[in-house]
Amino acid sequence: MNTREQILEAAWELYSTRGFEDVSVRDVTTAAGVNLASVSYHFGGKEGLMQETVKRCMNPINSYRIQLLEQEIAKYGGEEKLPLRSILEAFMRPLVMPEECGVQSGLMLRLVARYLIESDYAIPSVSRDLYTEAFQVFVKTLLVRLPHLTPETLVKHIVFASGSVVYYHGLGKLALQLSRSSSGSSGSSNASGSDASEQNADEIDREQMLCDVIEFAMHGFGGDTHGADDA
Amino acid sequence: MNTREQILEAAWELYSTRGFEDVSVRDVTTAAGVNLASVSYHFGGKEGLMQETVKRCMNPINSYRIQLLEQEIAKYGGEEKLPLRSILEAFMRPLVMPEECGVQSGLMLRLVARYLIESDYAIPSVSRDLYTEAFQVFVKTLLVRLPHLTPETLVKHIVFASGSVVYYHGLGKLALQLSRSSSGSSGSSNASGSDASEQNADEIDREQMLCDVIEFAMHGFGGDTHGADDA
DNA sequence: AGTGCGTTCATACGGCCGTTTAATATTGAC
DNA sequence: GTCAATATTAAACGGCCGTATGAACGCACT
Repeated sequence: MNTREQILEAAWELYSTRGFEDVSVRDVTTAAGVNLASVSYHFGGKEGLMQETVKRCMNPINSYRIQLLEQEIAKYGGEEKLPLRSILEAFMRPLVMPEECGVQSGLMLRLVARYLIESDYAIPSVSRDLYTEAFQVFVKTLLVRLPHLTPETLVKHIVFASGSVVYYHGLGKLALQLSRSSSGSSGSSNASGSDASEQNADEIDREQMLCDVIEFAMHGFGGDTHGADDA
Repeated sequence: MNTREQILEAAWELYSTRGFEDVSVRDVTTAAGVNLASVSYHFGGKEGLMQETVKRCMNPINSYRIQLLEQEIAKYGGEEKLPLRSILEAFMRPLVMPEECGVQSGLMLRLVARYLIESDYAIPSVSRDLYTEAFQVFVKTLLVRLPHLTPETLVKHIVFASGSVVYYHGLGKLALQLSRSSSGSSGSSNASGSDASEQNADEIDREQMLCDVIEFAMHGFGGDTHGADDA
């Protein structure tokens, strides 16, 4: 029964760093120290392993989202008093800080992004199930807070916000380099490409990133930035 | 000399619909009606073909961006009077409406997104070159309009905005379904999947999407939504 | 001890992959 | 027309892929 876990862990590690298509079943089983055929036995094949890997990552994320949301609701004594910032943070934080709900590594975002981009043409409706529940909860809560917006608009905005954080995570380093060359002061070196020393390739300040994207999205939703934003 | 063009066209078509990894060199050459070895001859290999394909798509996009920006600058008689909305639209519109600058199909966004996501670990600094110029021009212009923000913040916001539109384009249909099931009452509970009946490409109203994302991003940048927004 | 079942294993299979090769066709300058 | 450079072709190469197979193993239960 341990084999299954070892496979999932190794798969998670490899998929999130190298993507789905570039990682063979052999890569996974070798890294996991198990036999090649184990993947077929436990997951039916590569496709099954991929889906299970994403599921095992997104389920805690979505649960954590709802948990954070309920915490905030309790803290403010009801949905009506809930600040927009709290809602957005409850939605975003699990994406950026997955380790807070037991999901390893900030590389998750890239994996999810890859999966979603590749899934639309190839992979069945798993992705929908992954999102339906959490989306509906947040749309419902946002509707209480922003009754003047339609559900369609709210979903759009949630997607926009998700895209912001996913994209920024994927392009974070590139963005930093660009901004550095835009401002003119090329300070820190750290230039050459071979930084694959460890999985700890998180040069980005993720807490800062979370803050930035919440700020950005909050304006997009039409909320006030500073202080309590409930009327 | 025609072979090269045929290859690039077929590659573009296939890559944008099915992704890089799932399209073999044989697929491309067969679709193009040319010999298998032509890809190695003209592009050095699959990697070279991929890069060239993306380049040939992003160059017009970036040129169109700058062209639109200059148009708006001329229209308003200088960078100082330029509305924030004009800047954002100049940046976003080529992404959403690539056919306006001769780049086929709305599938471009997915291709670019795939490339960027996959490139960060595997493909050299081509992606940086793809972005440096346009980013710098826009950051410079935005700095005139929003002098209170740092270049770092501006780059972040541009990345956020790009992510919004890319993500929304990728998840557009899914988002619509989610919003529909959020506003309605129907419980999903579709046990068996296999809903890959139709994968009609552009069901989304792209003009509307462009408008939405500009609106969303404009708030994020801190601009006013309605009317002339210059002080 | 023997049986049955879930699991792990080494190994093999057919297939598609990207690339290479060497021969042929086409071009264009002289 | 000649000839070298460029371009295209058919065919083959070695390699890795995902999956299937059937034997071996562990272990509770009788």
